[in-house]
Amino acid sequence: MQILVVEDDVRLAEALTCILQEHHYLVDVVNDGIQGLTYAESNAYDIIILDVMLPKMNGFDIVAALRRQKIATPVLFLSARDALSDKIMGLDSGADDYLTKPFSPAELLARLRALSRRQSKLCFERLLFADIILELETGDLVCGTKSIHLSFKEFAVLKILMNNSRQAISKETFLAKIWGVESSAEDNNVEAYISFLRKKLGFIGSEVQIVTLRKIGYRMEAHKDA
Amino acid sequence: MQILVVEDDVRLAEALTCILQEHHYLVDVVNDGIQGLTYAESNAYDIIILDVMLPKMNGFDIVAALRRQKIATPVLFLSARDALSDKIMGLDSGADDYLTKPFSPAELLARLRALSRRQSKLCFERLLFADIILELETGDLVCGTKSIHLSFKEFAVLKILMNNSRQAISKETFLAKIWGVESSAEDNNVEAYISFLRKKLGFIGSEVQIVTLRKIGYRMEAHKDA
DNA sequence: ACTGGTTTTCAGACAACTTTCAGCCTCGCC
DNA sequence: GGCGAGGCTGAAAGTTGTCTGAAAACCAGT
Repeated sequence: MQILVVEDDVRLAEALTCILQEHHYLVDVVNDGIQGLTYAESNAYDIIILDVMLPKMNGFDIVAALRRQKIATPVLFLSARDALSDKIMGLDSGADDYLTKPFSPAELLARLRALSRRQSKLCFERLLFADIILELETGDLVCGTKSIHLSFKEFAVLKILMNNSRQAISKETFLAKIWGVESSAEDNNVEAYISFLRKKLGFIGSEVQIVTLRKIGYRMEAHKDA
Repeated sequence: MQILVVEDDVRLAEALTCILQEHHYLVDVVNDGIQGLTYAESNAYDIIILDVMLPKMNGFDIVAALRRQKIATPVLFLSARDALSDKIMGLDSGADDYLTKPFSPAELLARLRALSRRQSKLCFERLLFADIILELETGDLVCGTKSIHLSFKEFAVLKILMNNSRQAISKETFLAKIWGVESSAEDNNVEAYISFLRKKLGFIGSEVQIVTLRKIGYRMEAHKDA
């Protein structure tokens, strides 16, 4: 679970990092708004924790910019300002939650859990799409009576596809979410895994297809007929 | 936007209904936990506002029961209890937000907007003109039941036409916006793509025509007749 | 060090897209 | 009607993006 923290108060940023890492989140921290936006635009994070008052670019504008680019990463605002109008502006700018400083770590963690739960569609043990089942525990891909094991990366790719089954996902998104922002992996890595997955989908006889949208990305579709 | 309110304090329930209706939500109110669960199980609501302390069945148990049935309707808890442990328990039982009484109607409304926004993130963007739809996400051109994929450049040309459907667009404008100012592309490139587009518009049986304005440019028009 | 599964890398084949060109058509003007 | 500039379009050639098999590199467990 990748979290981006954008917070200019270095003391607080460190404390947050510490708390989050203790709870097994992977944390990236940046200290100003422009960097925050740049990192967030990689679309590699599951949640963004955003201070409202930031150097260079404020939190509201960051969220607005992300949403304009259709990056839907859940955002939790942190703010010293308790004023009602700030809360409302924060939530209406596209954030998902708003917590005022000082806050209790326990509440922050609970709210993060609530946000991440919503992402994973509340089905902890398996994902469904058309005639296939992805077992999240074992990493097995099942269709009817047939089933086949997926490697870790295959699993990660298919999970992203199934969690966003109506949308096109770009190679850059896969790279950011699976290989990491800093990685040197190239488009062909994603292509290779798409190819592996198509072969396995064929092997278990599923009607599901991963369609290519040239220069855009990939999307899952169910093709009923043979 | 359908909201279910489960609240045993009749005075508060009425006030809530009133506020929500003023903001054009459709509201159903019930006064105890069992009824709340029954109504929620219909899966007909976009959001559920749930008091924690309820007769017959408490809020935590209602959410847990819903989630067990894979009903993912967002839940906002209302509670008189400000205690941290209650908030955490509420959020971890599967709720999406937690507000303590007394609360400000404005904040409640903002939090409802945040919850409902997240639901409808599937609103793909599209451009409309006469009987055609241009899917911005996938680059598909749709008319009635027929649809056809556009290449990147075809898409770019049509998008400019549809964004300025009343004006004439010059070839120079297309060249500058699509091929770039420095490019060596010539007028014939634009002509070629206009030709491709006309063929595809014909193929999907649209009434839309791209008309030529000699020495000026192109413009879209809808010609009702066959 | 060996093994088996996983991941990365590479190159050739392939398909889709783009450009180019030539011949034809159309319009407005003389 | 004849002419020329501007516009259209089919076909071919050129370019780019994607797919996939095979090999190499990697890695954990034995």
